[in-house]
Amino acid sequence: MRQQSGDASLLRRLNSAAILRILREHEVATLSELARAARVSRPTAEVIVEDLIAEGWAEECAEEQGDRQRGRPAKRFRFRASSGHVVGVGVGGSTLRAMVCDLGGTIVAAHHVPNYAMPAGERLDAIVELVADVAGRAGTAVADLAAVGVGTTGVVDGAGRVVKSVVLPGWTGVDLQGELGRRLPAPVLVENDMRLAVLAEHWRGTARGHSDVVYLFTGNRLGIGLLIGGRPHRGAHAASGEIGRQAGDQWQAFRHLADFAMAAEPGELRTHRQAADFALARAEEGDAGAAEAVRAFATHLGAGLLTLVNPLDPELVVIGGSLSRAGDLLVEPIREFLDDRCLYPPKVVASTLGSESITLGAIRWALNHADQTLFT
Amino acid sequence: MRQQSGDASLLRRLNSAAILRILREHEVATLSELARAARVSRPTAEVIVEDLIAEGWAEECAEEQGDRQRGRPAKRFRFRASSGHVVGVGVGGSTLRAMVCDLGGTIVAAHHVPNYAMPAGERLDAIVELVADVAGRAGTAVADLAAVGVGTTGVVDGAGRVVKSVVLPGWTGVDLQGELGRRLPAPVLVENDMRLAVLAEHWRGTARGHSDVVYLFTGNRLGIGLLIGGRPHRGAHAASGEIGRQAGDQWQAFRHLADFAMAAEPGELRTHRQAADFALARAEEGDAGAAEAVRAFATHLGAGLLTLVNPLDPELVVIGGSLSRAGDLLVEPIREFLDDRCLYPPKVVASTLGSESITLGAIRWALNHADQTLFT
DNA sequence: AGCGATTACGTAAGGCACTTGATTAAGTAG
DNA sequence: CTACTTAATCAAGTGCCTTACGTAATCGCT
Repeated sequence: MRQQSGDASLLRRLNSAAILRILREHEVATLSELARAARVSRPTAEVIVEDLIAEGWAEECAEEQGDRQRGRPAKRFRFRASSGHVVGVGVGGSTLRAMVCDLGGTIVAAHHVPNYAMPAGERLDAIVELVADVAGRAGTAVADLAAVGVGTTGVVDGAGRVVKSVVLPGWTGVDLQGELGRRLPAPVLVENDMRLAVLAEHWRGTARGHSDVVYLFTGNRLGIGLLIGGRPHRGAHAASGEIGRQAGDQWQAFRHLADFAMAAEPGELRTHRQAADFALARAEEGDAGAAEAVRAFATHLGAGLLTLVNPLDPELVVIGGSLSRAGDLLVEPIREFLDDRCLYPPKVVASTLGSESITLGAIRWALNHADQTLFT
Repeated sequence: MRQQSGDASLLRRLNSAAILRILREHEVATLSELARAARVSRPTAEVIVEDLIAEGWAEECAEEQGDRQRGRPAKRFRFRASSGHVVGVGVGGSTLRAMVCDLGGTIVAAHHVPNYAMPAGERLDAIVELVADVAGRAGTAVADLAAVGVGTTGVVDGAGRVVKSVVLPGWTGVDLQGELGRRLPAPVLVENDMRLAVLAEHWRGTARGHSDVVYLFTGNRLGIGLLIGGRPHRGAHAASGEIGRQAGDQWQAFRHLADFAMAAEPGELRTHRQAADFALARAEEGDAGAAEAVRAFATHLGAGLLTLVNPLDPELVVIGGSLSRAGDLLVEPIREFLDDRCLYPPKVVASTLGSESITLGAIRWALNHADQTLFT
C-alpha cells in the first residue's frame, strides 16, 4: 500500500475529486448541496466547480420549472457526460462487437461485424477499423477516447497478451494490448471475456448490488468469471476461471445434451451449442426426454458450481451465455441442487444481458480506467 | 467507496500516518530520511515526529557507533513498539492458546490451557482468564490492549457470532464477539480459524509475499482458508471455506486412511486424526500399504483442490494443520496431481507454523485492527 | 404593491499546514 | 586549523480551507 502524503494541493485534488464524484452521481446539484455532500464549505465548493467548468468536466444548467423552493434560486450544475467517451470491444467466436458510451455511462453508438477465421493481423485491423467506425458514429475521434476496453476469449495475462486461445486460430501469443495500443491513439485495456461479463452483470445486469458473484458462461463452452469484493478476480497467472482442462467429468456437462441430440437425430454432427439449442428447443416444446437431458445437464452444472460455492460463499450465481435464454429450465435445477447441499445457498439467476454482456463489461472496464485518471 | 475530502487537518493526519508507517518499517531513521521517504519537507517531518514522540508512538534513540557519516550527526528516531500490545487467541478443539505481541509484531508472551468439553459460559470465562493471564505475563493490563483477536472453529459471521460449530458442543449460536467484548475492556475481534490461519501463513509462514493463496487445513477435519488479494476472503455469509457438507465424495479423503487403519488393526475405533497419524507413522516407517493409503489420501485432496485451483488460479497452495508435519509424503502427490492437470500449476508447500498458525493469525488480525486505528 | 422570511450568492479576514531559503551547529577529512 | 559535509533552527511566504458578514433573488402573506 502506497503511503499517502502531500502538500496543500493534494487537498484540492481530493476535494475536487469528491465534488466531481457527487456531481456524477446526482443528476443535477446546487452549490449548497455539493458543499454539504462533500463536507466542504460553500466557497470551497464554488471555486472547485468553477475549475471543473473551466476544464470541461461540469457545466451550469438552466433551472427547471417546478422544483422551485423558497429563497433565492440556486445555480444548478451537472456532470458533463459528453466531456469524454470510451469504447468497449468484444472479440467473440463469431462476432466483433463494439459500443461507445460517454462518461456518464450512456451508450451512444454500437456496431458489430462478423469475426470469421482470419489471420491475427487481419483481425487486429478489423478491430481498429471497428473502433474508428463506432467512434465516428458517436461523433468522436479515436484520439479523443478516454479508453478502449477489449474483451477477448482465451487466457489473457496482466499485460493484455493472449496467452492461449482455443477458439480463435492464430490468436494464441498475440500481444493484443500492445498491438492495439500501437495502432490506436488511445489507452487500450485488454481483459478476458468472462471477467468482463461478470463485471457487466455487476454494473447493469442481474448482479447489481452484489459484490461476491460466480458467473457461469454457457455457450459453445463453459467458462467462469468471479467477482470478489466487487472486482473481477484475475488470479496469479490471470487464468482465473479456466475450467476447460478440469480433470474428470466435473464440468463435462454437455454430454447429456449431446447424447440426447445424437439419440434423437442420429448421425447429425453438432457443436456443443447446437446440441444444446436443439435439446432446449425440444424441451420447451414439451419433449420429456429433452427435459430430462436438460435437467441432467443443469444438475451437472450445479455439481460443478457446488465445488466453488462452498469454498467461496458467494451471494449470487449468474448463469450467462447463450444458453441462459432457457431461463428457469436451466436455472431451476441448479437452484434446487445448491439449495439442497449448501449451508448458505446463493441466489441463482439467469443473465438478462444476452450477447451484449462482454461488450458492456469492456465498456465498464474502460470506464473504470477513465475514472481512475479522472479522479486524481 | 467513501469520497475523501477534508480540511487542512486531514493533511496532517495523512502525513503523520505516512511518517509513522515509515518509522515502523525502518528500524531507525533520521529526520532527513523520514522527510525524503514521506516526500515532505524537513520542518514538516520535524514537527510531526515531535508530535508522535509526545503521544508516545515514537522515541528518540541514541546514535549507534559505526554508522557515523560525515557531517553533523543526525538525531535518530524509532517506532516505539511497546506503545501498545495486542492479544491473539486460538480456540481449538482441544486447546485454548493465547499470545501477546507488541505493535512491532514481536511476541512477548504466550500461554495455553486445555479446552475440554465445557458449557459455553465456562469457556468464555476461561478465555477471559487466559487473556488476563498472558497480558499479565507481558506486563500489560487488559484495558491497555489495542485489540484482542480471537480465532475459533465453526462458521463465524461478520459480527463475530458463532453461527455453527460441530466441534465444540454448545458453541453454536454464541455471540462470541459480543460476550467477550462485554467481559474484556478492549476491542475484541472474532474470526473463523481457517481465515486466520491463512493470514498467519501470509504474515510469517510459507505464504509470505503471495497474495492469492489457497490454504488447506488437515487435522480432524478438512477446512479451507482463502487469501485473495492479500486479504482473507470471508464470503457473503462469512461461510467461505466450509467444505464439510460438500456433496459426493469430493472431500471425503479421510476414508483412505481410515480404511487402512481399520484393515491394519481391526476393531480399533479412531478419529480421523488418529487414523491419519497412525497411517502416516506407518508410512514413514516404510509400510508399503500405508504409503499407498497416504498417497490415495493426498491425491484425493489434490482432486478437491483442483476444483478450486482452476477457477481461482492461486499462486500457492499451503497444506496446514497437524497432518502437514508429514511434509512431502503428503505434499508431493498433491503437487504431482495439480502439475498434471493445471494450465498454471500453483506452488504447493507444507505449513511450517504448526499449531501456532491460528493464534498467530489472530495476532495479525488484531494488529490489523490496531493499525487501522493507528493510521487515521 | 410592499414587507418579512427564506435561501443562495459573493467577498473578506483568519488559520492551518506545508514549502523554500538563509543561518547556525556539529561533526569528519586533510 | 581549515575546508567540507550534513543536520538543526528560524523566518518568511504560499495555498487551501473556514468562518463571518453583507447582498441578491424569490415566495407568501397582508
